Amino acid sequence: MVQKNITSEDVAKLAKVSQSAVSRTFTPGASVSDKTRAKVLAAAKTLSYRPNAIARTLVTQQSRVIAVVVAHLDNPLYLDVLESLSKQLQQEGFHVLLFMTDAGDADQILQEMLQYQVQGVLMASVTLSSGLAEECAELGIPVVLFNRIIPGTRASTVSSDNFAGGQRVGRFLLLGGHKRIAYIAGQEQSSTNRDREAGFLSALDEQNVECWQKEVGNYDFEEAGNATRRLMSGSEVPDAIFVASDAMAISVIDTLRNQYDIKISDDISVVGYDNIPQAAWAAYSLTTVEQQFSSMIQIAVQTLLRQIRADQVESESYVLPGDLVVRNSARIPPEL
Amino acid sequence: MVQKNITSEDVAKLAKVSQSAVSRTFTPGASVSDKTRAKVLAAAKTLSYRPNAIARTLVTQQSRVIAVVVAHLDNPLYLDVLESLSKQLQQEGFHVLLFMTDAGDADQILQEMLQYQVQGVLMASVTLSSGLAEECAELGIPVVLFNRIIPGTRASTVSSDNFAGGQRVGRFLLLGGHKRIAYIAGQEQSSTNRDREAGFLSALDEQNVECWQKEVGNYDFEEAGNATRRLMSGSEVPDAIFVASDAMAISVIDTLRNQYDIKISDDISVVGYDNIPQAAWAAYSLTTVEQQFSSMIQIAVQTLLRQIRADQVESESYVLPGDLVVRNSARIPPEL
DNA sequence: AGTTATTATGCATGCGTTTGCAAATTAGCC
DNA sequence: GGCTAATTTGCAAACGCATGCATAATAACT
Repeated sequence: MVQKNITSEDVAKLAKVSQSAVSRTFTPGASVSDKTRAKVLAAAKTLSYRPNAIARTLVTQQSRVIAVVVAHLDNPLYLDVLESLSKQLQQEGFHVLLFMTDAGDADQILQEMLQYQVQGVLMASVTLSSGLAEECAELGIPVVLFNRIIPGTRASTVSSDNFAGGQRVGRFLLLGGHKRIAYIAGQEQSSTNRDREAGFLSALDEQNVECWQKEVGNYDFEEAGNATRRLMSGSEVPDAIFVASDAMAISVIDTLRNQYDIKISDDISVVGYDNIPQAAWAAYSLTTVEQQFSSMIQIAVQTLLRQIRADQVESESYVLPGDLVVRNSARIPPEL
Repeated sequence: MVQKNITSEDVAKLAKVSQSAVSRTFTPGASVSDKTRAKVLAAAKTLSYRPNAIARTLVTQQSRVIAVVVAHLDNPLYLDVLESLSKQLQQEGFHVLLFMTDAGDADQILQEMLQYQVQGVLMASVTLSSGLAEECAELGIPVVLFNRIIPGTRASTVSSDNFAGGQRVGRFLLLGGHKRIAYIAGQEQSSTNRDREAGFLSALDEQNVECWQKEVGNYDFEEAGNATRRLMSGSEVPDAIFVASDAMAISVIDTLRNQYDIKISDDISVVGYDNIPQAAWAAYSLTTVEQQFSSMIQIAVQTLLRQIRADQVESESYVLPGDLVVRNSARIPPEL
């Protein structure tokens, strides 16, 4: 019932040429006369022949496939990241083998990807063991990490300057005259969170201010609400909260408004991180730090493709600044 | 500099066995003695050998790859869809080749996928020509569509009952006593929009009510705001708006509140569609229709895998009901 | 120990391409 | 037309693996 695969041989037979001729017509830049090319294309059309990319990969050693690994939990913007990524790669004739994970079990996943002879790896919010990173380098497979770092390997990194971003928020809140500045963390072990927190604390430290209270929200909507309630449970409450992601910040604002009848920015200032689309929604008007995702993606793709084409992997590192987007969820310092 | 690929032959040589023995140790269920298997595994480990899935595919004709095509524009929930999809397929030993597109140029993309010998195709919010759908069937490649239908082919479909959903919204708004009910459409040519609209209109028709005004928002945040302004530009304004997606509905609410000082549900009722996470946010509390995405995905994956395993493609069709989630963005009929 | 039934192993072929090489064709030139 | 140079073409050998078949080794019984 299912038709047998039609191969270049079949086309060759119909077109009365050699199999090589068929192969050459489908290989850009190969040497074929217009006459035979026409014959081949005609035959291919009537048989609805499609070259077998698997067989081609086997001989050329070029799968034209890039593995992409993303952990969802971190950021709702990753759909846009994926979209931009896949479109750019498609444009360059590459394809995306997608893996999603929520844990750090990236190593096992990577083993699977490598079996498919991927030519490059792009990981967003996922880390892999430095051993495997180095193994990829040995194999000539470039690895680019999005917002993560693997020190001591040839894996490349594209990230936003989370430290500077956190610092900027800290200074902004201090300038706004806040006295009890709290922090709601994302996943504590993630490098994004660590850097944002470190930058934030360093800014406070410049003015000899201490973080008033810290809670953990794990980049989760629900948990951020719980963290907020913990912040509000004492006799004193914060007058500003830096939240490690916009998604959590929105949860914080909802909680403050509905359960504590707080006026955002009048009573308590809230600053987020990421500048997701919802941050601009009128109901939130969230002051936040913008990550230049689209630039980051472009750089990531370019880096990957450059290394693939040059056939040499090396550690490149790009850190993009994150601008503070000032809206109305946090008191605006008078001097601005 | 780059090490040569290590093959089963290399492992065989080191383990002092035949290449077949190596192949068999990595083929579940093949006949190998424990002794040789141990030798092979040891050798494989020291060489850090990984079977070449490409070569395997070439001979077994089983790529264990599923192509997934999604159009982003339709729904922000597709990140969850992708996640669930990829995890389920991974669990079954399949992998996802991802393609993202925004247009209906799925046909060309499909050509590329087929070159990679994918064993199944899953499309979300994308249609492909019935000709190609039939060609896939000829090739023994099952195609499952998510929220789309290709009539007259062997492509399968998993969708939510958009007609019934729209109908439910229409009845709900009528029961609420609304007199001027407007509709903001998604992409007019999309089957989701068509069905939602048709169901909605049929409900109004039951009571001999006509849709007060219709505007098009193309599933876009910005355009939905514009559509809202058009609805509000006349001497009379609507007292209820059915919006074809939650993302647009949120834009509508923002616009009504900030530009027209409308009290949602007191002055104008708004009902959305999808039940995205933000719909539950306190600031919106959006009444909407829930699509059972997780069930839909599960069914889609099961359908695909079943057909692949049975090695026969046929047209299956699953329509899941969508429940109305009543929140506070629309007046609640007294009798409820 | 001898015989048969069972399990392991190796050999060799094929999967559908690309590509170096040599032969054959065509074009270019006097 | 004759000769050389350039272009086309076909042949055949990989690419790395799975697998049918024949043979070898082992196990199971008398």
